[in-house]
Amino acid sequence: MSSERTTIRELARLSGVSIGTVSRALNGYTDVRPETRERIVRLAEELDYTPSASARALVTQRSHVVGVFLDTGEGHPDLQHPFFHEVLVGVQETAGAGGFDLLLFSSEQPGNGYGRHSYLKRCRHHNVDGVVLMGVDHHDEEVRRLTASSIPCVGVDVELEGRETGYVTSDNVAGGELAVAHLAAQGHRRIAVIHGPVDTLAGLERLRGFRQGLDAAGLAYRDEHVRAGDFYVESGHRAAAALLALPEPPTAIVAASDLMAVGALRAATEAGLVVPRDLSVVGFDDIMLAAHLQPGLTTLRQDKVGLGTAAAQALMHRVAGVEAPDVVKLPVDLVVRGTTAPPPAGT
Amino acid sequence: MSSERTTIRELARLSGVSIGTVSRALNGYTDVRPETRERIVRLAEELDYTPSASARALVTQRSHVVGVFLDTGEGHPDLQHPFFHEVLVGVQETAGAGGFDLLLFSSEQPGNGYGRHSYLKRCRHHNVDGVVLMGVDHHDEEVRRLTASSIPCVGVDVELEGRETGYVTSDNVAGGELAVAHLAAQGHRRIAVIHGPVDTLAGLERLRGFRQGLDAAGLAYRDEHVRAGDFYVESGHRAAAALLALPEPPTAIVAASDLMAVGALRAATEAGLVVPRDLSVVGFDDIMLAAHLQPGLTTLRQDKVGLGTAAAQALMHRVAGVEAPDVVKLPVDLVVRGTTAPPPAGT
DNA sequence: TTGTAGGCGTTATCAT
DNA sequence: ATGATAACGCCTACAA
Repeated sequence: MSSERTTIRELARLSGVSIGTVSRALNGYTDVRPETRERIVRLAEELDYTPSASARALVTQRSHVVGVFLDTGEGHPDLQHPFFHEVLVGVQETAGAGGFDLLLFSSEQPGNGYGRHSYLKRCRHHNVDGVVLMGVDHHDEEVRRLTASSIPCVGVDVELEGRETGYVTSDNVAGGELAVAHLAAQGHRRIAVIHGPVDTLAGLERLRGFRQGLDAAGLAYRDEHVRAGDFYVESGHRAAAALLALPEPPTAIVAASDLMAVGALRAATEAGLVVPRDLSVVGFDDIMLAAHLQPGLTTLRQDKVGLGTAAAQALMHRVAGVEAPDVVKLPVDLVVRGTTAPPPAGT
Repeated sequence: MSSERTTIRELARLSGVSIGTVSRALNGYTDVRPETRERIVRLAEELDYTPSASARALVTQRSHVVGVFLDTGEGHPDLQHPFFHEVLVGVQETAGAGGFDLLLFSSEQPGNGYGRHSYLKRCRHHNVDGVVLMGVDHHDEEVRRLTASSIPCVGVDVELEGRETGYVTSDNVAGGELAVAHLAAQGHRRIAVIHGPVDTLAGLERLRGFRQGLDAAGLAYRDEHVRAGDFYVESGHRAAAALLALPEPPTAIVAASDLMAVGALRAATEAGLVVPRDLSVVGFDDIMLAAHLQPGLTTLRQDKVGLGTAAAQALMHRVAGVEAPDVVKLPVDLVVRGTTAPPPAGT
């Protein structure tokens, strides 16, 4: 019964005016007689008319769509990390409120024929008004080509720069410092570090924060107490296991992500240690998991939704041609739960 | 330096042939001289040409885009539930492999002017080739209008029906039975149930499964041992607290979601009970969290990525005009971890 | 094998 | 206040 799709042409025919008038009436132009507009609007409603985004984008050169690239590193299927999900929620909400829908680019098969990772091409293809990038490698040649273009871009936790490009991130350095300071304040002196990939903004900055924290507490930076991970559980487990097997094991571990902290927790249990009695652990992120662990994970909370919101906002500003900051840095909060306590006596 | 955007027209001009020829050459038509095609293709590459999706969609009437609606219930911001994220990963991968990108519709501000929840309108607007629906209410009038249209739809855990519509879900009934059976096998006789919303497919079916499991084990269905939740943590906590305050509290609780199980776990701790010694708990979903709890949560694993994959596949079949099953039901697996054990002696 | 031309649904610029 | 008409970028008969 419902006709398959009402076009503006039909609306024009049915209401006895020209296509141009219908367009103006519907788009709120002032130079159309009230009665005429009234009639047209009503008809449009009756017929459940919706303008075609494609047609409009074609002539307007704006799609009202924001592209999202979400790469989370080798071996970790896209979208898999909970952190990104929460950020996505923020992006989604804010962009949505601004009238933009999200186009989630799959990093797999191009399908339509562009090369494997041609960010720019894909953006151009869909004519997105702007792009949010998460987890991508900012050294990637393809990424540079995108940011070098005139398409507004905003990175989340990735240090992008370019013509119309900026990024948002948490205050990772402060977070790292805070983590160590908290432990030091409890009396820990052998604090080990499991940091993230150093070719990553978050990985690098948190590591820097850890070091500064150590410095500030007057603690030495011992190489054997510093291990690298990849933000995911297994790497944290491996690193912690190695740490705990040391002749002089740490009494506390700071990890650059909650997931790695979870791995460390397991390593501790396997080593027969009780947290926080024998070992303290601090994570980073405050993913949902953290609050529900037993004991709850002490961690540095990032405002994940806030990051998404900020990203979307910055992007929308750029899209609108409004000045936007090149970098937005959100504060992090120390959330003390159950995995931290003073070290065992005699250490 | 890089010209702002190459169009097919420019390609034609530069290669000295007509627009039509360029189009055919690029789209792999056979009736174009090899050398000509060669020349055009090379030029296109050099200039980094990308066809405009809008223009193509306009003439082709196919967008190669799949719409995704993700509503997760009142008070729970979109996208918030981990279950949906994982499903989304599956959809994303599979659709991507098939050459479709995902358009994530924000359920907030329409922005462009369609009403608050006009699914159909928004789909038409963007000309999506198909739609995946998660967490929507299948009684919703707007949903019905969408599924009644000729746009292919697939629901995930929502019982949709319509012209070109189907849905995928887990074998929730079997899962519910399994949960109870596992507990009964361990000797539990007072098994309480925290079920999800009964206006929800998963909520209803799991409840049914629980009942059948009780039946099969020869256990009575005691009203005071059955509570409703909304799949999220807090509701599970409330329900469990009430359950444990009963004069004759259960020795085991089956929850219709892991999140509710987590809430139940907290309630148990608060009641001074030790899991699984004093109380056994079984969840449903096997979200990432489950494996990392202490003790690990016994639960029914849904193949979340598989659901997404199946949804995308069914959708793509429908889009291609190929026959697709109206309902796909994936098996669930009991994953026994640490929250279940025989009941305390003397119960 | 290739060119021509019509049309997809809108917006936008002119006239009128 | 409204009506033509030209784009927008591409695909696809139909002609040549």
